[in-house]
Amino acid sequence: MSNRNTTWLPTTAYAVLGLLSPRGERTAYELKQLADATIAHVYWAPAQSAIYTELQRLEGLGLVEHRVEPETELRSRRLYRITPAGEDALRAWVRDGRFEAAVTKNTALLRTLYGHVVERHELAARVDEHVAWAQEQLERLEATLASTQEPLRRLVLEWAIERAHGELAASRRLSETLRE
Amino acid sequence: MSNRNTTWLPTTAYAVLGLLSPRGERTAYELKQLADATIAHVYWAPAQSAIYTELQRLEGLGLVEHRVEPETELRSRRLYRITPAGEDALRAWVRDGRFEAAVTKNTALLRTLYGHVVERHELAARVDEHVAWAQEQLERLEATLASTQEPLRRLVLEWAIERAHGELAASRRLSETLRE
DNA sequence: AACAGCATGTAACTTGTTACATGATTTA
DNA sequence: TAAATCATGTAACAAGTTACATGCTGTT
Repeated sequence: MSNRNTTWLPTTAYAVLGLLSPRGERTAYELKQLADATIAHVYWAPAQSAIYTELQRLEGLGLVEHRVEPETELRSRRLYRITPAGEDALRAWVRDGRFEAAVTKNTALLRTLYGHVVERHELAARVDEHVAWAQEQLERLEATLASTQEPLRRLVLEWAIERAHGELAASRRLSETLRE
Repeated sequence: MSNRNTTWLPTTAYAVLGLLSPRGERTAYELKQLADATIAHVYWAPAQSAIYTELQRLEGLGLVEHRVEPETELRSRRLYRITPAGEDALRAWVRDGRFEAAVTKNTALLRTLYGHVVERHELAARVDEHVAWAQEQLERLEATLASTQEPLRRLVLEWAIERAHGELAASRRLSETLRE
């Protein structure tokens, strides 16, 4: 809040801006799909409405722009694209943007932390639920990797897959321990 | 939003409630320290003001209560404790509370995703910054584990330590790959 | 003809943060 | 005696969600 100049934006703004950085035009709807497939694994999955809001802010700052296609009144869609100023802003953020501590929200572990209020097997069931979810995530990540060429994107996906394997193993072990 | 009955509360409310579940009295200030040492590693580190707000809500619902000590006007502090209703609510949440997908916010990886806008070594420097932070976290976790007796809490900390090791290794490898 | 997916957007609301304000107690 | 820590709390704001409203396009 101390930094009110135009160069400061919340991380979410850069997350959305970056989705537009591989040159090309995309609709807000497409950006939501893209976000779910990429940034959701390393940062957060913004709601559709959040993406609309973010695009408006970015456009107000001249970091993105859009054209309407087709020009006819009915059935028109907005195609967004990053501007040179937007590329500069993204570069500045990647290079010098402020560091943020990593955050992990895992309700299975939060429940385990407070698990003394229930029977062990009930707790284990909740952990299993997380395991099933993580397994699914892993499959989605592998499918995404298979269809990704861009080298940095692949590195990130590989990192996420490795982490997913580790978390899966640790969660399975936790579940077993709880059932002993 | 569809579920407006008294049994529904956001996860953060249960996170704070659970901090009071090992019987005993704690001030809001103490809860903040506790939160930073425990739930911060698996869920989120609420701001001090968030804890005050949460306690008020929980007290309004009869899930926690407090007494003021000492009774003198000057220098008084509020000692909170969980009520039987609070224990029931916590148990119900651990047992049946709705499942939430896990979220990880890692800006080093988000930067990597968009790293094509800078030189590889600049990106690697940002990853190193994350590595240093993760290393520090790991040390804090190990210190916390050493002073923790409660079995479930230990299981969670061990899980978090294992994950931290994995993430550290993956991040170091990423940094090296970026410098090749 | 029905349904899933594509597409845009607003309004009301909840959640959570930062900054501010205050003051006592303990330790160096 | 100065600084760090303990302790409480409010106000203004930012951020993000859910629910709602609308309608086209392509597939079955």
